[in-house]
Amino acid sequence: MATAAVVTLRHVGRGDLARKRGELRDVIRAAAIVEFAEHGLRGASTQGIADRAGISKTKLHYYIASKEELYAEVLTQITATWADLFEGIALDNGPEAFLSDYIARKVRFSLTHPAEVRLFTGEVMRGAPMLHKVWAGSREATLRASRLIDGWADQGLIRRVDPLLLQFHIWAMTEAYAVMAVEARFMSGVPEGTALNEAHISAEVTALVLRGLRP
Amino acid sequence: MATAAVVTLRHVGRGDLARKRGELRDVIRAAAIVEFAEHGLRGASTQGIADRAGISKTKLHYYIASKEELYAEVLTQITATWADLFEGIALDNGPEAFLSDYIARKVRFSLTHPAEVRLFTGEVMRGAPMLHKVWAGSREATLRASRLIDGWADQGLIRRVDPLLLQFHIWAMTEAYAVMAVEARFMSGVPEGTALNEAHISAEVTALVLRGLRP
Amino acid sequence: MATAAVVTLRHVGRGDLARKRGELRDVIRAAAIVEFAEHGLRGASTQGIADRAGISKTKLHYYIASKEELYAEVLTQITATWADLFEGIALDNGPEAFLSDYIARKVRFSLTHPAEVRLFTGEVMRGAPMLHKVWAGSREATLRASRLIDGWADQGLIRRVDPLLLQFHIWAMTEAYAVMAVEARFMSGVPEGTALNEAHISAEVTALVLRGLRP
Amino acid sequence: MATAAVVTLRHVGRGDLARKRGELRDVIRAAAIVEFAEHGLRGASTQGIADRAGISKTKLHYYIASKEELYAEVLTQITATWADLFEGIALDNGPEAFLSDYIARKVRFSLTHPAEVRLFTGEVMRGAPMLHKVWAGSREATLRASRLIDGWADQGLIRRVDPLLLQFHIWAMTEAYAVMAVEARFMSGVPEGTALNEAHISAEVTALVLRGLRP
DNA sequence: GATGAATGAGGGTTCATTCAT
DNA sequence: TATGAATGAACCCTCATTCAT
Repeated sequence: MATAAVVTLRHVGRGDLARKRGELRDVIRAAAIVEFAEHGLRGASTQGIADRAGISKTKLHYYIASKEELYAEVLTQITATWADLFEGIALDNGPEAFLSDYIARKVRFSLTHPAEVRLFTGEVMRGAPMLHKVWAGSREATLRASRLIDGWADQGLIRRVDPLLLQFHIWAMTEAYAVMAVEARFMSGVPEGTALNEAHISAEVTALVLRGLRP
Repeated sequence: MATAAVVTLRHVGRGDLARKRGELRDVIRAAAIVEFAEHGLRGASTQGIADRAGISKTKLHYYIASKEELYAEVLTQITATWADLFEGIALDNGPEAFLSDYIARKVRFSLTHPAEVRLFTGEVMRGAPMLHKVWAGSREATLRASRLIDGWADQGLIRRVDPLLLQFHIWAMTEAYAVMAVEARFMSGVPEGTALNEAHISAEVTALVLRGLRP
Repeated sequence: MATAAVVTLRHVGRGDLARKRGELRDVIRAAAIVEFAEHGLRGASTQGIADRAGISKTKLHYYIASKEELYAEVLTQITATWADLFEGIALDNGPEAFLSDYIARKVRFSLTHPAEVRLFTGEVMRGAPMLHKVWAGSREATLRASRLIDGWADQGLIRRVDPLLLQFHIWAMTEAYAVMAVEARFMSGVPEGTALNEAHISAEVTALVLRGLRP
Repeated sequence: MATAAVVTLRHVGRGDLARKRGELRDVIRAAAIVEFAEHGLRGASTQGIADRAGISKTKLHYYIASKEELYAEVLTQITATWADLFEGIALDNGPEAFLSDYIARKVRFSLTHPAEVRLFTGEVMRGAPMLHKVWAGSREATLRASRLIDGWADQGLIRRVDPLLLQFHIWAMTEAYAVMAVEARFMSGVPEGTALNEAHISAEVTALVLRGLRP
């Protein structure tokens, strides 16, 4: 159904073997993300991953320990990328600056890395059996953000809201453009090859949130 | 077929055969929804469905034609239930009445039928291979809603927004309480057996949306 | 592939139950012959037989003891019909009269009862595991015919031949018009609905045999 | 592919891998021919084929794509072998030379490759669902042979006959020694291990045909 | 390091038959 | 007599993984 995009190495050059090996693992990871995103852990097949990576199934199994281990690895990687996403974001210029930036980054990530977002969403839908290990740190960050939001309310910069639910809502809206991309495209008539309008989406979400938070 | 929400076997009693057969199909459908929601079409196993339904795999296959057909059936059923959800909602009392009601219904459905919502979300994530047949009608309704929203803006009842994106955002936020229920529970410390606070969630989402739409 | 011709009772009338039951068995036998002829004992399905008989699989199994037993029954029946075929044939008017008649009867039977002939041929191809019980009598008749043929040679009416092989050859040629009917039709351009030309076939086979036997 | 008659594994020895693989496919093909000949496409089981080949069912499925594909392959192979059978036969030494040779070759093939002949016959009995693709060329050859026979009649070398039916009759008689081998053995008292008398059979068929064609 | 061959477990599904009414 | 429901065995085939070179 979906065209199996073969992920190829840009070019290998005269690099040393170790690096070559590392790059092949990158290719495999990229292929795995797409396959896992589309079919989940159980529905994904190592054959499918191998095909997308452009290698044989035997070769794939030479590079990975097992399907589960590969899944865990890409999941961890996605979680790390997720955290990196907010590197350097300004926390102390008030809610407007922060939320505009935060939402824009999330929307951009959803539009540029839909498979990662879908894979993550799928894992959570399944009950997040592998994520509980990773979530400890994530929870920290979430609570920190909650305190930030409460602080804004204390200062009268925004109205008082449930800070946790606010975060859920922002996540939901922005991630929807990865999770529900097909539906969004279908309903809005944007064909499959064409990108969704990132600026427009960011603006609409930001407006809804910022105005929705006015005291 | 359209109205029947998914039910678990209430009681078999001294029922007549026809009803018994119908009820077993209901049990199977309920089991299938959970299995499909957790693993997708490809990852779901008929053995898993049979186990959840408490019957043998052979018996399951006596009641269904194939895994695909069962999947299509529950998907169609969910779509129909979805549409029925908004039966009798008041369209002409202005945005506040409508949106409050609409959001409340969506939140309630997500909290009471999380598996259905997850199954639907999974299907869309996978590219909606089976949904395109059903979406024609759904698109109609979406466009109708868009005109309603635009009308409110014309009357100055709300500010001008992209009506399609507004709908996506409401869907995203409300469905998140099914899709991301585990994450929500984990982050907010609500244990797995306990229900999420429906009234609170409805109020928060409604407030964000209504205030976010103020002219 | 082949159109499953449903074998229906001519009409049941106000007959007593026993007769009705007997007639249903006839219908089943007829259906079984077609199914067994097309797929052999192992490849035939009771569902296929039931479909061809126009009854449910359960009902079929109510009337038969097992697939094997039904197979044995129709096989026995065919063998009996086979023997009846030569009732009243004149043995003492010389080879020409006898062989003309014999060949004509065999050709006619092949053209009017191809399924029976195919079923029999299939059984023999398989090694005739069920036929050995029936063949004792058949062998008697074959040996009797051999003596008849040898007698003609003794009288100088025909040249001396291996009488057993002569019988094989006649069987092979005449039965081919049932066994290989599709090939015959294809090669000669006769479409599937149209009957093969019985008189022509009989004449050609008879001529070959009678002339081939001239002293 | 065309010339290779079915072989049983002669000896594996210290052979290279490619040849080993090729030989295993040969073993599988030989096993498949026997199983298909005995039970037809539907009645044949991959377990049965695997057993006859002396390998596990899983291993069998590693070497074949599907039961259907294997059936098609052996059928094609048989058809090709069939055609090769008449390589180098002399067409221009008159009917006697040609037919003697032709019949002898057919009889020999039936006696040495009975399973192949039975498989082919079974396919035709079942309506030849897979053969129609291959028969186009076969028909050509048949028509060519018909013209040859007509030519002999034109020259007065044989009497005028239906050339197509003559071919059917020769096929029928010669192939009968594969199709009906069990019956032939039973009736003539030749036990199962012993070979039928090829020279005698060839002579009897040839005599019947040549004399039967005398002007 | 790399790869064709192999495999035990399990996948979905059909089968002839029996059960229960 | 008749029939829906049920079932254990078997069906063809794929799976993730390991073996052997």
